[in-house]
Amino acid sequence: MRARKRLPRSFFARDGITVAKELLGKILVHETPFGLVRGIITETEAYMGEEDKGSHTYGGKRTERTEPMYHKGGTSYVYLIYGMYSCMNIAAMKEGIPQAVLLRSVIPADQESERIMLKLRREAAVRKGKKPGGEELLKKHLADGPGKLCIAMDISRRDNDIDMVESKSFYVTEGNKVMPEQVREGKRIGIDYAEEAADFLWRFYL
DNA sequence: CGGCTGATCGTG
DNA sequence: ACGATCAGCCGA
Repeated sequence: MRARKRLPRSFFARDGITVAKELLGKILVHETPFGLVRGIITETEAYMGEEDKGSHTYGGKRTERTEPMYHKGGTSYVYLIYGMYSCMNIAAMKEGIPQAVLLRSVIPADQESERIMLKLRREAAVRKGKKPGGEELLKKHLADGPGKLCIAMDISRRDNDIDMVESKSFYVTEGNKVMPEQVREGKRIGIDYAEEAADFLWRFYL
């Protein structure tokens, strides 16, 4: 497997929509107890700062939780949702401008990553006392949602507020080239309360 | 495939 | 109280 170049600060120091689109096809890398997992990013959403009614920072809500969104582009923002799942975001723009990209789904970049993701997903299911579940079904939905992505790549609040441009264990690299016409767009998910912003086409997927 | 439901806890 | 959700279960 050839070494891929890591994404530099300049990649993340752009507006959230651009970063959300450009992250498609890139590879999210994280060190886990079972080794390095690598996931090809296939779905993202842009959250566009204090004016965005769908964003945690709407209205300038700068709190301890949302603080990483205000940090420089390339900073991770991991939060707990519904009391049991983590959601992984990467801040865009520069210090003080709270735009971010929610990573909604990845597919394993190689066989070893698939093995690790399967192991982590199964482990989590056992912890929750879920039934074993079919191997095929689990593979099909390995990391196709923000919560599942975090379980499959062992991402939790420990990984919050990390500079992914500098970190040795949590970063994003180049991937295979993605043509603009491969990028689909749609409404963001799960923000019905966001009024007109709920209809903005700020969700991107392959 | 689509709709419904219970689970579970840090944040403000 | 309330989520940027998930998995299981049901019916079509």
